[in-house]
Amino acid sequence: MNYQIELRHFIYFLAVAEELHYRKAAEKLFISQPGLSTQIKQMEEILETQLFVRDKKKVRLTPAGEFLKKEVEFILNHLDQTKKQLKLIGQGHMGEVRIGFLGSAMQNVVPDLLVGLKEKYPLVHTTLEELSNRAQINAILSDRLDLGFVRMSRVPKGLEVKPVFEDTFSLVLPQDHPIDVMNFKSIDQLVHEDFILFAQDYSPEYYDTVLSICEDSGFVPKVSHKSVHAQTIFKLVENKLGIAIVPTTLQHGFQMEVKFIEMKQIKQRAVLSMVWKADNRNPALKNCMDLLLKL
Amino acid sequence: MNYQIELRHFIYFLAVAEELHYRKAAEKLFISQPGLSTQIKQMEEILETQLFVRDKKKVRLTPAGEFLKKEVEFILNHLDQTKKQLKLIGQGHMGEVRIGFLGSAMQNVVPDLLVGLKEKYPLVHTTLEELSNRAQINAILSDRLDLGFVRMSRVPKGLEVKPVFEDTFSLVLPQDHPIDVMNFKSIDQLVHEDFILFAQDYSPEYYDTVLSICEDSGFVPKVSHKSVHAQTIFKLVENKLGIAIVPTTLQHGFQMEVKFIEMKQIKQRAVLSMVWKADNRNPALKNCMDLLLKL
DNA sequence: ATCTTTTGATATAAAATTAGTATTTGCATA
DNA sequence: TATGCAAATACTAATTTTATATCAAAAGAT
Repeated sequence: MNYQIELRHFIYFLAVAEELHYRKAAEKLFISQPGLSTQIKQMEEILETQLFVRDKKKVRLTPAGEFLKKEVEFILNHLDQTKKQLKLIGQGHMGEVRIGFLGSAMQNVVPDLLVGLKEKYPLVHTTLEELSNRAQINAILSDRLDLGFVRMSRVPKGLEVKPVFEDTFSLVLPQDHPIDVMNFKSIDQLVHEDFILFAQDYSPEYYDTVLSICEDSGFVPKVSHKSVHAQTIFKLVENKLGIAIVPTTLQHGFQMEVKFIEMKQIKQRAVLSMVWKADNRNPALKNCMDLLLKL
Repeated sequence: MNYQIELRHFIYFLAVAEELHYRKAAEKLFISQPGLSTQIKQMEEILETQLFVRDKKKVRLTPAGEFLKKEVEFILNHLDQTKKQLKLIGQGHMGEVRIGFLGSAMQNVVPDLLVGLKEKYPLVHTTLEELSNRAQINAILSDRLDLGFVRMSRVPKGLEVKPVFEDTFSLVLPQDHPIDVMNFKSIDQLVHEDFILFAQDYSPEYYDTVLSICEDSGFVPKVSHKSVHAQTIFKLVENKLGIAIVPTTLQHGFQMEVKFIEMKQIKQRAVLSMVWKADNRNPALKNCMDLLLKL
């Protein structure tokens, strides 16, 4: 009496609307003709609207039937599309990965990841946001970010962390500074220089590491400026307001009148790590991380 | 084993997705909880995609589930609409157009449209709803409205917008205010008055425009009250709590002890636009718009 | 820690619904 | 009038959904 319309009705209806012939439509659907008849009749009762006119050996659509045919085609089409997309999302081949990163990760790791993702999973969307270490951790904890690239080794409970790139440190000096690659021996040649570093609260571990580099040479650096942008730091060095110590890969990607001296001999390394939430359920993230570990 | 998805699955799924609680969802659906469990499980098997995560007493949607929820909402909504229209067509009506409007559109454009529709398409049914700009946009995006009358020029992707009426602005003053049509020169005669405006989030563009009118005369108005009803604004003016600037056509249709001074000389205009979804499938909407463009 | 309550899952039985077979009705036409 | 074809109807069989009873796991209370 009081049934509901189901997708089955639509599929049957569409077959009849296309064939305009019950027996042929039934054959196409691999069901019996009487079964089809009753289903269409039931459908008309549920919708309280006549869909077909059967007179004089001919089956035709009513105006309402014509309208419904167009709608049903649209709905079934849309549904098909949805089912396909749904499966892709479930397998992580489609969807969105929200990535945060430190500016200094933009030189190699992050671009490589993005290129690899685009190639292997062209339907996975990425959003990028440059954030401090702390801001990334907070965003991941509160599910506003799926993956972060940070310079820190200890992270809050519930998060996981894994190093993805290790970099040496380089001295950054003005172009005409007396020290160069040839005569540089040890960092204590620069005891009396002003140092320009990334701000402590932007990347605490970086800051501590640089301090420990100096400490190993027996001095405490005089830090005159701090910034959160590599661009700014290089600009200050260029204008002889001090010297800097930064991860070596930062020497690419900036056009500046400064020289880099890589300090391979010191033991400290600038470690870039990826961080994510242990219980993140985004299937696209898993693929993303698998890819990263192969790079 | 090899079943088909049916609409029933969608309805059940939506209930669980909304409640995130099987028992409550089952109650809402008037079925038993075990029945619901098995149906959802079957659905996940058919779609070969996990839709919910059930861990530690909590039911949550997977990303695929989130996606499906949005799609299902759209599909069921669309279906509902289709069923209604189908019935109207079956009864010899041509369909239904659901119209939203700002209160200030009720003075000319909307009534004209309705009269014209009744005359030319007597079988087209209309429903009317007074809503804010934002509420109209949301309703159109989610297919709860076919056509909106708003005061905004930029709309989200997927919507189309077209100006239908341009109106000058008028000052609204208490009946016994010293300024009148004869001695009014420029709005800066009213620098020291309190202004009563439509609320910013009811119609952001109106608000900005009024501010720009004042700015052109070199002052920032002191806004003492905000309202979403013209009625309220006029009442406040009548009681000398301030003055207002509104689209000129609002002077008709209200019985108030206030006077209007039309400011023809200022360049700003209150533009009323119609908005609709680019891919709206309602056949009656097309007729409706054709008519509008002739008014 | 133990007991109670709450939540979702499973097994099995029952109810409801769909689909099939046999048959009838209606209409055109030879 | 007889024949052929298409759709509808009656009835039965098969399938599928839903409910009852019950369980296991986890959270909360005492």
